[in-house]
Amino acid sequence: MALILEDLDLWKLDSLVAVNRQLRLLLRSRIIRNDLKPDDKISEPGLARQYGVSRQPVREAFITLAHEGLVEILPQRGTVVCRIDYEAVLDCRFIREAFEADVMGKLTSKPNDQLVANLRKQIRAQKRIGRRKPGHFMELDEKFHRTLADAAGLKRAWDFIDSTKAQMDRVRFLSSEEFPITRLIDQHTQIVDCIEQQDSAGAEEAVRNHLREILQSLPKIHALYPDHFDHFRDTEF
Amino acid sequence: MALILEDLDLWKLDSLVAVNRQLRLLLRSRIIRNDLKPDDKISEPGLARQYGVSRQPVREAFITLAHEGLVEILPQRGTVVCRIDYEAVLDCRFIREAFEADVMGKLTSKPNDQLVANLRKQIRAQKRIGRRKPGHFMELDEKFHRTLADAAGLKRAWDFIDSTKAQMDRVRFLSSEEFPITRLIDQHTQIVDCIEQQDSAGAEEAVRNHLREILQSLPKIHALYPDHFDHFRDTEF
DNA sequence: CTCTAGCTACTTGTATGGAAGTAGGCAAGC
DNA sequence: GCTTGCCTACTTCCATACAAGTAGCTAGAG
Repeated sequence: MALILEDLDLWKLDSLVAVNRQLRLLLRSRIIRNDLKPDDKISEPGLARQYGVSRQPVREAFITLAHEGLVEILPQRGTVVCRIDYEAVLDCRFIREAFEADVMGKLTSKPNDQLVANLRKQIRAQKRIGRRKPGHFMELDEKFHRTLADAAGLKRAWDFIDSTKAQMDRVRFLSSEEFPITRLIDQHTQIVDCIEQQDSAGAEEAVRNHLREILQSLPKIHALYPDHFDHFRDTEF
Repeated sequence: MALILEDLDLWKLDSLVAVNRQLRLLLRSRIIRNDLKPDDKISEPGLARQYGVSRQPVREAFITLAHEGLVEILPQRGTVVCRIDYEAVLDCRFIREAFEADVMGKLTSKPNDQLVANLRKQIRAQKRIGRRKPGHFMELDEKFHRTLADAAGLKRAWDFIDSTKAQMDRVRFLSSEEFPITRLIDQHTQIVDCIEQQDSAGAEEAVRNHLREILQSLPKIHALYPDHFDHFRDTEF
């Protein structure tokens, strides 16, 4: 997620920072937050007028977003916001599960009291804030998992995972109201317990179960927003 | 790897395809194949003149390459070819190991004679061609692993993995002469054997061992080409 | 009414000019 | 000798103009 801007309406361009970069972050946030919806047509001159800049930076933002699979550029025809790639979401989740399972193996190989304390503190914050603002839980969850990767000395690895998560983040935003927050927090607790006890197998199973939650909500979201997805593949496990 | 162009010198621009895209692939190949070396300065007008196009497409290619971590754009200062990110290589390898280990779990859950036959055929080709042209073994190896992911129904997942492999591919190109090809092929055989026998644990261990080979060669490559790398982190496992 | 040809209004792709900023050389002043 | 200030040559960044291709509408022919 890294950078999902908030208060999109209030956002104004800062002349000190490259417009190119600002537009890239802004448009990505608008797509993930479902402000720009699938199949919406967006054009370089259109957005250029809207933000009072030239076509050039807008175009460069489009190219980057196309590379991330968020928009599709059809030469001489236009640019549209991509539908959520159902298969990509599943595959991305698969990679995450495999990765984080192995992360558990590294974290349980030696004790790390400081990490455990940090994680428990985060969980308390999740319980406190998660109830009131479900939208903010997503950020806290993100931070929790990033902390795990960092502690394993895999900071760069998480950046890679992060860059492929755009599609999954769109789903998570759509389903932010549906989050079984209480259960997710319990799973976080379970993970930390296993880490503390250096229970490798337990931690791995816990994190796998945790990351399979989205498999429960994904079909529901698909049913609620069928037009937001492209294909539907019913075989996974 | 997807698209690493060959015969870079013979490459001429095709007016039918977007110059933007052609330059992106061309420059990426030149970097991975060590034609453009780390710390080389490249500039928009320079390459524009070299290829007889305007600065615009060159610039767009730069932006994409920067996003892949192959070049670094320093505003108003210039653009340089990045050194190989040692930590990124290690982390990328870690993700690959985790991913492919889980792929083994899926592949051994049910028999797949067709897949096994396909893989054995590929291994025969590896033995045949690998000896003569070590450079080509890289492509065959790539194909082998892609086949595994495809068979597990994780085509998109491999695309993600692939997009993060640029740094690792640079290492592999530098070390293509050093490849212990015979051992790698033996490991391929071992993997296929385990898949055929639906030996989940065995397949997982085999593929993990296989993907840890680069940990052996990486320090050697670093010693041979110290200027090609940036940082050196000596703690991994 | 149906179909087709052409025109118009869009789109993205490329080229080019200028704005802003940086690095380095070089000379004047201390 | 050392520092300071300017000046030049470079870079990336943004704006604008033009080229080329596409979709859709409209008018005319059958």
